[in-house]
Amino acid sequence: MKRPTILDVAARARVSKSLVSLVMRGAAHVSEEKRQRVLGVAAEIGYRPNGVARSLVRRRTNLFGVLLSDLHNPYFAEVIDGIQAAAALNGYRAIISTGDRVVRSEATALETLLELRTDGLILASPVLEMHAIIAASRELPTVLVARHTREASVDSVANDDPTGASLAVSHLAELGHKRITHIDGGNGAGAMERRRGYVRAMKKHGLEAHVQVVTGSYTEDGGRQGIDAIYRDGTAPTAIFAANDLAAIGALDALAERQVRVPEDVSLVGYDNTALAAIRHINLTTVDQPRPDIGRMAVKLLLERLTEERSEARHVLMAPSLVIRGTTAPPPTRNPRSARTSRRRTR
Amino acid sequence: MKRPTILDVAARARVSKSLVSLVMRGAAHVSEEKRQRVLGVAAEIGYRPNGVARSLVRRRTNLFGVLLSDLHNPYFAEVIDGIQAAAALNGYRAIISTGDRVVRSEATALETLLELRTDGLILASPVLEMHAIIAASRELPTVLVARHTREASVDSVANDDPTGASLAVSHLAELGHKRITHIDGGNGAGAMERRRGYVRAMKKHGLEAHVQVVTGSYTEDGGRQGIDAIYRDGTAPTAIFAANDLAAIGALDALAERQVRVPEDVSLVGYDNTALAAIRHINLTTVDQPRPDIGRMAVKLLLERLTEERSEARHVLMAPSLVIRGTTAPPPTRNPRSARTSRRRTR
DNA sequence: GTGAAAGCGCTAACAT
DNA sequence: ATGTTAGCGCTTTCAC
Repeated sequence: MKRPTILDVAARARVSKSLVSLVMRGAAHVSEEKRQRVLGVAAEIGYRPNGVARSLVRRRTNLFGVLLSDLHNPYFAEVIDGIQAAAALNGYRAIISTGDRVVRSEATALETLLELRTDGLILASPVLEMHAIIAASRELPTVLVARHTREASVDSVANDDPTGASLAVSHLAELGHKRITHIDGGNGAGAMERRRGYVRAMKKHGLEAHVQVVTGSYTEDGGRQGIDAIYRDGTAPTAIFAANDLAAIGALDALAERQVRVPEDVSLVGYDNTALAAIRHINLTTVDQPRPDIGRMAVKLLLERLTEERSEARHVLMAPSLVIRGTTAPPPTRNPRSARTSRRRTR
Repeated sequence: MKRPTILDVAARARVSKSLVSLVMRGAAHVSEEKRQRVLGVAAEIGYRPNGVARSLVRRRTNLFGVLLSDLHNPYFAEVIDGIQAAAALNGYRAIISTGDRVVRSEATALETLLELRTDGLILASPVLEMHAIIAASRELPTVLVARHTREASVDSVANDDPTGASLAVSHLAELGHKRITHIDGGNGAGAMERRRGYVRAMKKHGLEAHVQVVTGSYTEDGGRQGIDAIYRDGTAPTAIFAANDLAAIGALDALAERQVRVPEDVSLVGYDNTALAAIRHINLTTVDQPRPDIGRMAVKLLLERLTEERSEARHVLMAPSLVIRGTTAPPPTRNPRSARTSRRRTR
């Protein structure tokens, strides 16, 4: 099962290996005769150029390494759509690695990507420590996705989380809610910004007395834990702003378990507008991020560093927008359990 | 930004590059003094071994290439959990590539993996043509996941689709359903087996007169199209078996739009038991596959070829099982629209 | 225990 | 238009 090399092709086609190399890369000035001969032999013996050898001598792999925090979150699948499209358009391929939201495994995954000598690095919502990210950025162009930074060596693309959070809070406040609680994203990427945006927006609406943040995470479990914390503590809010859609779905689940109706008893807003939120049986009001655009922009930033030799950092913020669906409504009136109206879903 | 090489370390530590190589790989017989010196210098100048060069000389990358048909399907995220865990345990890393269920892009992705010289290939539900898969398997150990084959050069791991399909049909038949329609997975991996299993099970239950297969795909859209086809054609069934969970969710959506209630008016069964099915607001009855186990088995098969030099193909079938949730119930009685009982979800 | 030398399979000048 | 040569950065004998 030993693979043929360029030398095998050269010998058999009675040409030099340089010529084989030229032909395989589609060079212009090759006689039609030899081109055919080389191509014929290559096909015949099943020759395939060794990308490892090529990368070694060219000192570039034409690969972008993408480090994902969580393959289970559909948010990333949608960002990757944009990354792959933009990369392919420019002769690059993306290879994906994940760390399952664990610092240790992300570090290992990053290490692999670095040793593989990918030409650029896209870190999507990593939980990695900042110093590890900065270290990587000194070795190759690096862009941070959906996590904020002001570092001068690291580019970043994210949506404007504080604004997104305030979109959510304002929507709820305008519906008449006052006790709006935030289930946060813990130490997840952008969680701090969403938390701050929430607090700021609450103040703006004169609701500082009602600020309540409970600890969650960017997972379904995080949402469930948030609900547990909220209902353990006594006074329940009339609205909840969850850190992301996954957490919102976990919250939806935990609320259903407690027989709390959404949106009759409590309104719920998510973040990301993943495909999940749009499912009619979820029908979640949420904050939209332009996910494929974020992926495309990440690639663009990499290419700027690679080909235009830009050296100052760019920190791009994309505008979020609110998508109103069925999980938000005005707060319940005095006796909430009697308001058995308006189901949010068609059946 | 030029990276230091092994020679830079050697010069600075005043040793040969061979010694640096030994130290970096944690060799045993090296004096403590030089080991410290080498390690010190390496850390100091930020040396990181070049994996490309290493792979070239070792003629192995310690990488498994994973080709996914669709990153948006959570099924794969769960298979990958198993793949990554098993690979890491054996000193391999997985790199993921996708083709978005398009033959052309899958072929390109496969090409990349092959040129990268990954040590093994895991093809998860590819839509690739079989001859391309066989060609790949002649170059390196290849295992097909969730797609059946009898090829002697290609290993495979899948769940037993015909059995899974019959589990679904039997459950519905036992509830009293007769008009059970199948929304199939089109040309998707395993779709044919599920279709056959459905037909066979219908016959076994004496329901051959009610066999109806409409064309769908393994996506939400596929499910919606299936529903459109079913209700366009007149007599609606009392139960639907969708090709997978994603299609089932699309079907759920399309049914809701038509004001058809599930399970009161029609029962619905999915396939895969992805995380989606378990969400309380979906609460889908479905056929479970042991997803992480399938991933682990795929790696095991690769390792057998790699280290134990097995050469006969192994085709492993994992047992599916039925998970009964809230989308199945007995068929409606004579006047279905009056049966306003039993809601399947707590609110 | 350590170093010298020979490649791994390719590309990229540079010749011709 | 085609061949020759010199590496790319490492690992791996094989000496010492």
